[in-house]
Amino acid sequence: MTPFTPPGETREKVYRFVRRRIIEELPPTVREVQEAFRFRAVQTARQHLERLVAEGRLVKAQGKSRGYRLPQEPGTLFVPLLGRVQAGGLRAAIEECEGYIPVQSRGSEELFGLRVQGESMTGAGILPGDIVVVRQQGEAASGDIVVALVGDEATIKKLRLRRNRIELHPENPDFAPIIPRADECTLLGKVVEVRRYLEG
Amino acid sequence: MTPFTPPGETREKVYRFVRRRIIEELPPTVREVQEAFRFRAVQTARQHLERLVAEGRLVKAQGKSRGYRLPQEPGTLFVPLLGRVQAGGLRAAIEECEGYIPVQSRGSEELFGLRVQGESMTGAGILPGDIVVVRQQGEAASGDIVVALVGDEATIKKLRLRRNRIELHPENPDFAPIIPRADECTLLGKVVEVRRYLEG
DNA sequence: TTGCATAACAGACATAAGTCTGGTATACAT
DNA sequence: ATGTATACCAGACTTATGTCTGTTATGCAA
Repeated sequence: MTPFTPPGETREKVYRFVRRRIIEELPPTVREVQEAFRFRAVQTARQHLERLVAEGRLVKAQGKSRGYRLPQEPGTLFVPLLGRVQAGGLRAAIEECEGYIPVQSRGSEELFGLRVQGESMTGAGILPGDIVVVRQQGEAASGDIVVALVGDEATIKKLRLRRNRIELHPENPDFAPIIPRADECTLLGKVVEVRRYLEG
Repeated sequence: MTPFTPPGETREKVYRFVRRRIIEELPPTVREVQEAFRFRAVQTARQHLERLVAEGRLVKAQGKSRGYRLPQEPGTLFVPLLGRVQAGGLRAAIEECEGYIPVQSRGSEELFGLRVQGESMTGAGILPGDIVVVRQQGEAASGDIVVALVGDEATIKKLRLRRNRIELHPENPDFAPIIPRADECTLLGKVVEVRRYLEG
């Protein structure tokens, strides 16, 4: 009555099933695992799951529904994607973000995505429509590509530190550098990643 | 006893809470929403959630636990990041990939990441060291940016379809187009995303 | 053989979580 | 006032889901 299955074989399949489900949509319930493998007893599914937890391949939230998760999230963070940032500041823009994008990060950073407007940075391979991932920070080094709030709109430029002022340089000969007064310019952060979606 | 709240204000907060939970870990249960907002009745949370569903801002799986989802699944996938692809083909390269990167995708696609070498596509904003995300496909349209195996190394170029042959065009005046014979060129896929990491 | 492991099943119980009926309070329009 | 809308509460019912106890079968090693 009990068909013999090589030790660990089914468990491996269960692991893959659960892993896929967790990553792609939602952790399965015990009974969903049961059904997926046509076990006639819930306990069989539970046994495999608990074993996987014991082996450290899964972790679970005791008693909670769909409580099985992958051990340490592979350092993926979802950061808000902003359409534009205006004088109101970041806080408001993040509240009304367009959506979220996955980014690899250590998790302790404050990141956001920003859609690029204008051609002033094409020389650095940053085109209109691209998305830049920005780490929020109030200071940056000379040569960094930064996002700064100048006047009432955020802009992306290369930072140059001079004696007692800062300069924001485009990477496109058709545009002129911006040399703002200290009180009309706020550094929002540094660009740590550039993305371009060529479809959709 | 009933503190008055402006219409829609709480619902907006509930929406943000749920969205965040769905994206970052797990859809909340009705009671988790209740607790998060200190509602004294489950029904209050349910009311807001059902309203959000009616408005089309959420969708739900009737009766299932943690059944609330976002309308269009953001679906994150981890795809292998390849250092280079040589004549051996993709299969081998994927086996020996450098790591995995998170990509937003509907999940049914075969994707891989590839590190860019050379400056032949700088005009399209693709610089050396960038990572291109490639969807495996054996055909592509004229104008698409593609990855092709020409000779014994993969290359990234813009595809041009001519009468009875194909051409691979660089986006840099310093490089010349490649016009391969059909038997020495294999189309590996189409570039759907470009990424550049400016740190680490 | 015996003992012990894994794999699977049967049937229940306990709790988590979705759903429902009916109620109060505030605001706003007619 | 009357009606209607929203926001919220109380308490219950139902279903989904996690958990438990006990059982059978197979393979392996002492």
